[in-house]
Amino acid sequence: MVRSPCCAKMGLKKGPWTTEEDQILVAYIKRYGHANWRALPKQAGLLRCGKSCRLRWMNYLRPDIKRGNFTKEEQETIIRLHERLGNRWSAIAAGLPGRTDNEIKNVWHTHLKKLAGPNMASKESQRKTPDRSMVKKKGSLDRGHDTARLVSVSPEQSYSDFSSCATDSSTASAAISDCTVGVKEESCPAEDLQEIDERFWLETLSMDDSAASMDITTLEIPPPPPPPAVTDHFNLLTSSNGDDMDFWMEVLMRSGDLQELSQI
DNA sequence: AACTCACGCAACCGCTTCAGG
DNA sequence: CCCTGAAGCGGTTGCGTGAGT
Repeated sequence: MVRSPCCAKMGLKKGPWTTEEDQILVAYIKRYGHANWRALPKQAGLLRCGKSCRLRWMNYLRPDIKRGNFTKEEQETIIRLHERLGNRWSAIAAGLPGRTDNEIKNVWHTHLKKLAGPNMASKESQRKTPDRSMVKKKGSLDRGHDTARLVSVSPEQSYSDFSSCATDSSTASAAISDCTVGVKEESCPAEDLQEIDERFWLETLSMDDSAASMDITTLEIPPPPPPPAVTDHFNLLTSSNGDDMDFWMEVLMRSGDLQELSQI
């Protein structure tokens, strides 16, 4: 790749993640959540940019990610959704709990594109990514990730419950309305499309019942904690034991807080 | 055994959107 | 209203690995 780095900051590590880095990232998010991706790597003592951390978490480390081969049902779902939504991978991922947009994108390009048939090639080029300017005008709920933003995430929730808010039902339905606008079937009124799409969703996708019945408006979500300060790291170190202590000692050393602490 | 090639996955980059100042 | 920073998305690419020769 001859592109310039996304983060101008030099010294940041790139390339494949090590097990050690994974552990640090997981442990940090488990404890503090991921309210601020930009600040996260520094606070966790990782030599990565926030973007990289987010990607690693979203695509690989999230606890609810389903691993292994795609089932026939999943593949059929992807094909159906792609036919309807085009290359809107995050919207498609919303219909496949436990699967990431990146994974779906890869599977599509390597397997499903062929299975989907020769017509898909032309369809794909027609739809490709719908004009985002059309999507934009519909308001803040248009896009899946916008819905995700509505849910402020507490540490525990971010780890176990909401870490995959892009795959919950609320996001899924938001993604549908998004798609109805984004795909924009010639001159169909948006209201009609929405109705059709919701029915389509209920009929064609086997959604998890609990997820489907979840109402995010009733959830009590405490505000995310403030980022840990140097002293917080130290407190965690002193109040931890065993492996935890090793972990926080390492975090302190990596983030340079140890030297800073010695001056306090 | 050595080499080549194709495939699949993980990660990166640029762009877009949105929220807040 | 404009500007800026942060987050998220989709396209693209690099690299590891296994199959074939």
